[in-house]
Amino acid sequence: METESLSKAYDPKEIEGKWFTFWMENGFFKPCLEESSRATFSIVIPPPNITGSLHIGHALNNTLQDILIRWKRLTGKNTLWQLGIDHAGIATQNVVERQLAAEGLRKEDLGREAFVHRVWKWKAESGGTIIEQLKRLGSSCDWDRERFTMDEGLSRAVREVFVRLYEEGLIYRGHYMINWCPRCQTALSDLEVNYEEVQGHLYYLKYPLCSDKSRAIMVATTRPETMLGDTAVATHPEDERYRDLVGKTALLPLVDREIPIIADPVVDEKFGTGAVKVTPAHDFNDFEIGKRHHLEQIKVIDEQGNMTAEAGKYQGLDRFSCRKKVLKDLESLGYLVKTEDYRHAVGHCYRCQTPVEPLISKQWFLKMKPLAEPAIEAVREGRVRFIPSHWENTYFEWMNNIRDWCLSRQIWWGHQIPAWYCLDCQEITVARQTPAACRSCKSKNLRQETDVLDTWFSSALWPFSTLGWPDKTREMELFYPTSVLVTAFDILFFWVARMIMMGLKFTGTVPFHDVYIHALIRDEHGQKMSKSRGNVIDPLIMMDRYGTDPFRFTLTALAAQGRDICLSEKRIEGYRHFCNKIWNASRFVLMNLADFDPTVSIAQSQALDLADRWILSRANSLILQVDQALTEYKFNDAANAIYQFLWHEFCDWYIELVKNRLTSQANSQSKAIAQAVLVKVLQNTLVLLHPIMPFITEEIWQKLPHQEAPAIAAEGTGCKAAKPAASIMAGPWPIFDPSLEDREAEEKMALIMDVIKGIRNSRSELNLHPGLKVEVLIKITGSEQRDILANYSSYIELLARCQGIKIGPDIEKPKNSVSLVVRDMEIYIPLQGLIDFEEERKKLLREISKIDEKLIFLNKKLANEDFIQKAPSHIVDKEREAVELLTTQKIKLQQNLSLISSN
RNA sequence: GGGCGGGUAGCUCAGCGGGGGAGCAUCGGCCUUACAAGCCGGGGGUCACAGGUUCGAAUCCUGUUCCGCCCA
Repeated sequence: METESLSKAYDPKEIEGKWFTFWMENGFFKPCLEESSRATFSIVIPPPNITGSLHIGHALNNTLQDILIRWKRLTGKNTLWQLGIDHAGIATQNVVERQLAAEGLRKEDLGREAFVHRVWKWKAESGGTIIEQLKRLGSSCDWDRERFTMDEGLSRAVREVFVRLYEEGLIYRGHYMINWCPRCQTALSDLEVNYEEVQGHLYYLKYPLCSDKSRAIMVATTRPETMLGDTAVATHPEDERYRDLVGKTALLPLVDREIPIIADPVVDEKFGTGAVKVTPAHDFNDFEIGKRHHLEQIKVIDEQGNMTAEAGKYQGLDRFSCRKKVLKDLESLGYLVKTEDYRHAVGHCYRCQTPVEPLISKQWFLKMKPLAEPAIEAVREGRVRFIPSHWENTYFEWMNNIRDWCLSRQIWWGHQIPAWYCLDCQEITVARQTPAACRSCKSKNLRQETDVLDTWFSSALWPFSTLGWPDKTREMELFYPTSVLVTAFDILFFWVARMIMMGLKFTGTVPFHDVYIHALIRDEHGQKMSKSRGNVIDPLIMMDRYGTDPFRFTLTALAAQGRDICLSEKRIEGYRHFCNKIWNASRFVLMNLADFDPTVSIAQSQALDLADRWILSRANSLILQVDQALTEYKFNDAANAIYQFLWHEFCDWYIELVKNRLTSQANSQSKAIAQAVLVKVLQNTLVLLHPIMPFITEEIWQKLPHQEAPAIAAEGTGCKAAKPAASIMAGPWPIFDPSLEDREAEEKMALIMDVIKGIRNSRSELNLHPGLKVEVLIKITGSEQRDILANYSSYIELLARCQGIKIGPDIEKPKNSVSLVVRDMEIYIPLQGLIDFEEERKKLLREISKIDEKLIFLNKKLANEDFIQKAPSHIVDKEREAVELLTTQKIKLQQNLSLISSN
């Protein structure tokens, strides 16, 4: 049989790219819509922003999804990985606005229509960067199904949902306090505000009483400029200090407004002086207090963050200059009593980091409670499962305290709210299609709401809108609900919770069964990666430098549940070495297949050598390990199991053990079997590894001889094709077979390996040159073990570098030999003139004392009546056996010691 | 203020009731014909601290402490 060869060294550049094209051209990534019988598996991608480029978080997120989808595809599932991108309202608008600014323009100069047109143009040109980068990563999504949150279908879904929610009364419009970003010029939802600790000040102001100017009430505040809009001072109803003042009025300094002193239970007596100023138009708590006490709302800060006419002489100042001016004036008039340093959390816009301003504004809201309840139930009942499960707590916590969602944004890029105001009767018409006339007065004098929806509104519909909803599509039928959502915890509320709510509301079912929440990636010292810190690891650079496969493997091996990942470039380099190891092992296998006969059967073959049986058993058990690990989303376990097997079992032991058989002319059957086992084990392991490292496994697989026709292959449809292209992607995925477990072979090999390791250890301690072949005598009484070692003495000769092994119960220790104890055997290595007996004596004493320590511990344990009675019997037995073995070993070591002493 | 997660080898982390493992780093020996991006071997840990439960605790419980994150 013709065999192929591999180039001398692993070079990822040569093999990546070409296979991706091959997979694409052959339609391997596509689902099959015609077939109904096959089980399905589907994932919707967390849509990356059009403004984004691939960062390390995307790389991890998509690697894990790709592992799952490739794995399920290999096991024969009809798979769909739905691709798409998000229009990212504010972020995208900011990008294009910055471009305009560079041309000296503002978006108002263009007007809404031209501006939106320009954003679309920008999207067409550079909006898809990240999508191309995902290909580089090897992502096996169906690339022909890319969706966009603003495309026609998804926009239709958005309108449908908006209209239904409005008709049910869940969407409403009203004047409430919202978070406002003075830079982005839009309302934000609660979630879009990041609270950051800042070092600020607590200012103590005194407001004189109207009834008695000699008395005053003192309040503490972090935002003195808002005092211009104060309409009350509040204290706690139980607070003795202020009880007599409640009901009186104070005179607001600088403004000379008479404001009431009231009592409200939300006031914290321990904060500041226990009396707080109340600014109902600029603080969430104060807004609530204001409503309870029917206080006037005086807006002193406008949408630009500047002071309004209500601020009197401060009008036109921005909020921060105004603070300075107000403080100066208060101080000069004696109203500023003291200033303390104070750390407190200030809300910032999550898009531009500008401090947000709480403002009262007319906005569209979605009532969340009725949507949240079934979504809480779904998780409680396990219809949606979080992995790791502790995220459920966070989810419940937020869902139980959910507040209404401010949906409207005062920007231009996004889904314009499908509401029309009648300019004649002021009535609102909400409709799926642009209405011809007002629903109330039939006037044609309509104007559409200019606000757009929060980007996350369309994202919330993603799992079903991408599959064609509200139409009843084949995709919905086959692939909805999706199987799993893979995401990071930072968008648990933004996205995951909202998808569950919307999915339940509009499709009657959960949008996904599992939510796998992976870690955030930090740098090697646990610091968050950020451009300003300069510790960003760029996935594209890593892929260039080390290859995509090592990079993916690194992320996978580090993806332990419930932990952040600290990534260092060193790790990637290390796994690059692993790829090289696989490469060279495969090269070795291919080099030795010159006369390979693919018809040789290794199933149940009596001709199998112990090493063959052992590696086949180990390879079989690896299948189980990988299956289990992936089923439980323990990606790191899967990666490490394969690493361990390939490197430390297949390469370190099996390949070394078959070298003789491959080069020897004597036994052609043994050689043929070794070849067959090498091919079989390598091939199966490559398939197991394929989901994690798709490129190198395909490259090697293609060169290996294989007869098995691909079970599932695809030509344009993902269905079984008439003439399937051969690819590792088509499987089959190896199946764990309990009957292939060969305990006996594993135990025998373990014995042999212990002997080899023991001899190697002694050799190393004696500094013997690896080329030097030593004589070995093994004293062993058990006849079964004796037979094993005798039958496989060639293994020991080969791997422990010795020749002329003598095995028997009556072996005597030769003079001038070192001795070692392995299990219950004694091994002697005669070494005329090479032994330092003093060293040897010390070594034996060291080992005896180690054993003594263990014996003392174990005997104490066994002397304990409680232990004997209460511990499970197999544990007691285990400890007794250990004592027995240790005692035997100790006696042997002592004997050897006395022999040395007599030397 | 409330909640969650974590403190295990020099570093990064597995393990989560039956006397502690991996990768990297380190040290010693090897260019053994797949691989020096390699091979063989070694050293290295009161498993944050203090109590408790248990025959037995890195592992379960309580408290303390430090770090990180989320919510208010």
